[in-house]
Amino acid sequence: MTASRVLRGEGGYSENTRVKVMAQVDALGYLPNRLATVFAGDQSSTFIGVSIPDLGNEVFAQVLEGIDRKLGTFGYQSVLGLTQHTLQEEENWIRTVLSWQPAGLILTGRYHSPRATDMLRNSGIPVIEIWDLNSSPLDMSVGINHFDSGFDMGRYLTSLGYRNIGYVGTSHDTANAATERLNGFCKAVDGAGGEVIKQLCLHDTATYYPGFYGTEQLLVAAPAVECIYYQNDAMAFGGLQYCSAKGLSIPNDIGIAGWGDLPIASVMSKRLTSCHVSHLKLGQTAAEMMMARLTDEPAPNCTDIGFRLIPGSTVRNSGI
Amino acid sequence: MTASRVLRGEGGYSENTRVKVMAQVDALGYLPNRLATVFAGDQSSTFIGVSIPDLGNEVFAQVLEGIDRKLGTFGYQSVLGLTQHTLQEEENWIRTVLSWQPAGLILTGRYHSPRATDMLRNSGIPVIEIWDLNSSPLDMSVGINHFDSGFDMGRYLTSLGYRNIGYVGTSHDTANAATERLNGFCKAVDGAGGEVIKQLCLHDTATYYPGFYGTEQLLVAAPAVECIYYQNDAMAFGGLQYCSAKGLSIPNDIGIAGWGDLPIASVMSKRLTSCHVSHLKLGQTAAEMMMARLTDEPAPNCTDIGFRLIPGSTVRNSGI
DNA sequence: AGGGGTTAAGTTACCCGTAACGTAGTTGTG
DNA sequence: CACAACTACGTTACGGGTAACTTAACCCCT
Repeated sequence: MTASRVLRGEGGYSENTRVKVMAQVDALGYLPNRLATVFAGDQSSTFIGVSIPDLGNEVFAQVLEGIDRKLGTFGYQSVLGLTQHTLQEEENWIRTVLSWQPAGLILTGRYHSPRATDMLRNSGIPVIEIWDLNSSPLDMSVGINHFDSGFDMGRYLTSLGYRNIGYVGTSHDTANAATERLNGFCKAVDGAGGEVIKQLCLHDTATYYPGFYGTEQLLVAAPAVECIYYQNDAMAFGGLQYCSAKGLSIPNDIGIAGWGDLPIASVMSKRLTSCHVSHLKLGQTAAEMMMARLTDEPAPNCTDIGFRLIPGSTVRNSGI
Repeated sequence: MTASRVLRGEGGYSENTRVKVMAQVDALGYLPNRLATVFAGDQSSTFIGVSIPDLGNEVFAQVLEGIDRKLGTFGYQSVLGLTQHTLQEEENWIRTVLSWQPAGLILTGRYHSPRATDMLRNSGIPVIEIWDLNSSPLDMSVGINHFDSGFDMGRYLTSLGYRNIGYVGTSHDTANAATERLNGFCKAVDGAGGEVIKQLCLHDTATYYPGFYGTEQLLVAAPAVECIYYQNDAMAFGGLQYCSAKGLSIPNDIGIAGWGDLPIASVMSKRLTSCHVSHLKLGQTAAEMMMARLTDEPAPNCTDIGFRLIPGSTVRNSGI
């Protein structure tokens, strides 16, 4: 007991005792067992469960980096769960991770299975849903409005005169933010009298090569598209490479627009038309909101990270 | 106690009792507290601590994906630690994560602080050092021989007649695998009578933009380099874009070689000269070795994932 | 000298799941 | 029918840290 007091530095012991205890700690290589503390219910753990769809998609890797780095500065650890875009995986992971008594959970996406939702509500711990901004979250939410982001791009591209527009993305069982962007995009294009031809790569990761072959498939199916909107910049770059390889000039023969303003865009010769989102900041903000909640500081329960359309030069630069 | 037996399905109860217990479980939304089980010492936890330098570098994101996905299939969870390439961060993280009684640790790199090494040795749990192949690991090791991988590229480039060669990479406080590759590379180039001019971007992440500006700095300092070896493909792509922007033809005016065979290489118009390593498999193998050890199955304590030089077409294709 | 206050250190109980053991009640066998 | 063998379920104790409480020793003041 006295040793416990010394290690926690809470006072009530003499200097002489402190020295003796510390000497034993060093001699034995003693490391405290935090499980015991948490188990006894005296304090909550420093685990934060973090679910992420996949790390092959650079945007999620950045979000996770933002979360874990910020949690680390507060002495908290991420317990990772890669859900592979399925609600069942997420549910299984939630059940397991809750059994470890985490201090909180950060989940990607607003959609959860009914059982998952029940568990989350009953858990009694803070839950932050990131990525999709969610005006009526289970508990807290950080992200952007993906529908609006897609809508803005749709409005921008149609304002340049594009009407026959392609979309290349990936498709999973679960509705997700990319679907929301596509919905917003279609609404804007429809509203301007245009049409969106969709090419979805099933169950693939939203990265370079699916962008490449998705573009090939799209252009075979719909050779007349004037412009292609991609799920993200990595896919857009893959598509751009496909078009270049086929001798198509950008933006003269075909326009290219991505999403996310990923690092690769910083070195491309033409500024990629895209939508800037600070993925790192999104993750950091989620971690900060979690910490604020855990220390009972006032915190918003909903934070819009915002986005910014990047006109770029991979689309034509004025109407017609 | 009977409830515990039912939940574990270990037998010794009647069907009638089972039904009553399960009804209560559903009614109460009961979730077991695994902390108690582990704490009591009846079984080990299903945490595996995983330290990774950063996730901005795509190779590490892939390694982590391989680890976590494979661990997940065994019902284990990764507790993440981003060490930002510093031994002190790693040491702090090891101390914390060990206090959670993980079943094992997977660490990136073979270098650890003395205190970290002590803690690892005393922990009594399996420790796998990944990335750098380590013939005398603390416990187990999975990776490739980075020195050899750099050496092979050096030999290949000099075999093509290159002698005045640049290197662009990042630099951190800690010696790491990229340093090993560079050492191997320099040895091969020296051996062939060539010279390596190094351009290190301090404390930056090994991704596109540092490759771009590092190339600019290198070419200002040493305009005569005929060929540049990069820390990885992302940096190589950044450099390639810089060269293209400056009107340098590749490989006629300058040769480009990367490392890692990252996804972006799959869509580049010229096959990037690089070195293929299966990062995902590396992570999966580490997770499999960990699981084998935890279930007392026979497992090698050292696995070489191997690499394969990709000649590519971003370097000249024969001597002189 | 004796009572109240203070400090340092020790004791007890608790957290929850399960191993180990105990105990009814039932079934089977010679 | 007596006794062993088994089944179903109950009881106790334990793990490591700490809150809450107790005890011992000492100090100061009147």
